[in-house]
Amino acid sequence: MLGRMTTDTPARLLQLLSLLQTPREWPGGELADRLGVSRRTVRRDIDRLRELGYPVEASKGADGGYRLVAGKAMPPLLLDDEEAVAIAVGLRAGAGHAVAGVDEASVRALAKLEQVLPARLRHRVATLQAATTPLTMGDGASIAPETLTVMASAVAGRERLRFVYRAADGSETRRQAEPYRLVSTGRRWYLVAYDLDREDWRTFRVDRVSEPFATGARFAPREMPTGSAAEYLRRSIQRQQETYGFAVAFAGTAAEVAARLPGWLGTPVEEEGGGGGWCVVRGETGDPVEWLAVRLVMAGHEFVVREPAELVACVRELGGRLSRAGGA
Amino acid sequence: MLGRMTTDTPARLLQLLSLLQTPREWPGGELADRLGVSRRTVRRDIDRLRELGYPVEASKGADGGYRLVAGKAMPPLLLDDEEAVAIAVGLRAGAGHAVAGVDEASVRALAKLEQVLPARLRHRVATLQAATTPLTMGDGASIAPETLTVMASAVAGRERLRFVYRAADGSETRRQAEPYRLVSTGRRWYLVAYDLDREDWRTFRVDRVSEPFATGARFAPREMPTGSAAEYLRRSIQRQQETYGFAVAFAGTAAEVAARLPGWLGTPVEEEGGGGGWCVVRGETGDPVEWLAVRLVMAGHEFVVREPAELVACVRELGGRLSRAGGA
DNA sequence: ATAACTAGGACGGGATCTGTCCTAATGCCT
DNA sequence: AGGCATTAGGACAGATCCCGTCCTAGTTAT
Repeated sequence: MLGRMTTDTPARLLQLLSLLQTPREWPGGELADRLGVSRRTVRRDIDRLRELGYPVEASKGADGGYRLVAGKAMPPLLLDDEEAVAIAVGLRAGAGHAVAGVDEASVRALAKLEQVLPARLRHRVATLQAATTPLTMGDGASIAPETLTVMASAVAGRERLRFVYRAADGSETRRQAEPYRLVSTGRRWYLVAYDLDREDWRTFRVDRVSEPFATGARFAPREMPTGSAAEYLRRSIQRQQETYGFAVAFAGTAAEVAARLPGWLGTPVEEEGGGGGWCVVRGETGDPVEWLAVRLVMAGHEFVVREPAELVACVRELGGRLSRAGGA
Repeated sequence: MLGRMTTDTPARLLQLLSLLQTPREWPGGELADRLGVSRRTVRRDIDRLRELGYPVEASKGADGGYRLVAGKAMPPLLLDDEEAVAIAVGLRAGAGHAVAGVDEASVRALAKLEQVLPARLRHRVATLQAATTPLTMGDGASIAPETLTVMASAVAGRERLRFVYRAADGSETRRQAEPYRLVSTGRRWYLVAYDLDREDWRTFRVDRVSEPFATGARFAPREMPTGSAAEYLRRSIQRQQETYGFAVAFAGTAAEVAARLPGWLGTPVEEEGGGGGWCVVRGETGDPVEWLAVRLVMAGHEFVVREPAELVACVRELGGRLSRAGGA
């Protein structure tokens, strides 16, 4: 009877969870060794994890073992340093141009992760981030991930926010606001907040915000003005959003083209009564036209832009530049 | 004295950790309420977390509170459903074309996450993944994230792997192998494994692998052949890798061009004694030339490709296609 | 100054945890 | 078919730990 070792139960459970998250099978004996407890205790711990809702699967028989499988709820993720860095970099890279719907959660996750990311890993993230900078947009309206995470934290923590806002005419003003929600539509981000100086609700374009920081001050949430908050958000943002429709004809059958086209762009439809082997893709987007043009040309099919005029102009310009680059 | 509530200590600690990961401050009283224990116990729990290495910071004074800050080690990440989905989607999007160094960890993290991702979230990930498919490569050498995660799990779990391999000439063969390591260089992924049929070590290009699955069978790791494993890997992959050098002249000063060019492409240098306002970028990459061409044209400066010939041809082709798309 | 919070010591009773037995059932390998 | 290693779980006793209830001290914003 050697008595209990120094490590206490909760720590051991966490360690066990960490071990089980490695994608392999762990025999009870090995776990007992690693955790420094008896085999019986390991069985009890595993029972406990199961009761907590983390489904541990066991294979019986010789070289059986335990392994954590998918269950009803997300168990706590136990990441090593490199994995944490990889996730941070991945999320930051995607923060600017993700899909509608994921991106808010993505920013929340990033904020959560960066809140607890050890200092020694931060510079690694920053370095890699710099190396992986994606192609900058035509209008340079890129958003620093830091800006988003600071804002997300402020929203979640109900803290007042100070920042500099650059209006459409280029003039900059200092603002102080109570951030209410961070939303993204297409590729644009908006902060809905109560502007304390203007004493009214405002919607800010995040790409025009700089130097945001959360003052420690907490605030009690206000009522949104016009009835439903969701409705207000929708209208408030729609007013600011600049989307445009486009129509492009591709050479090829609808099936051929669809196979090479990113799904979110739109679905190609065969042109009625048109000349054989052409189909048309119509859609709407808020992306810069350069971005769209690149997507279209990478599909590998001949195509003709029908609208808008801006896209036609952009396609011509890029085409000319590329042709000249080829020394034609 | 109401006695102890039903929840046991480890569960409570996990719940506490989860609450503290919300980016806000929690007063002790509120935590006590939520956890259903006395305030004193909350203090003790927080002490415990600190001893475990998770630094909980406390603000004293009125409306102070607790909050989890960055410490020495990564605490377990407690994600809600949406955050988990966002991370999965982000990592999968980045899996194909991440930066050297991060990507292996990135795949490990993805494998870890998908191992425990609740079933009801999986289809959401798949749906979003389909929507966010990036521009497909010219040569179609894209890799399904599933392939990578299956392989990563097999490597970590020392499980045998079966898959179909498409050789360079297009012929397909079934393989059975003991996966040793998954490495990525530039944008290419390689699986280093012991081929059980050929009875020798092989390096497989992952983009030529299909239908991989891990048979349950475990194997004992073999010795790598030529001395240092790292050395073998390096040479084995170098043999397969096809990189090429490129040289591109840009109109503009080095500073101007550098500002618009992704950093990993290379650093522009002013041409000696050349005509004013041109600079040259030289680099080496394994990317498909289409990808490179897009990066170059998005920089927004006039440019001329000097080498390689493939890039010149590609630039001409894309330029022609775009010009025709503009109806020129 | 007052209020509200964190920080932590002392104490006792009850719950809990652990190791050591034990038996049963399952699957793999020879 | 038989043997072996594994998971699964009951019973028990003793040491340990945990929790709530007191208490005091220190800090900060109002």
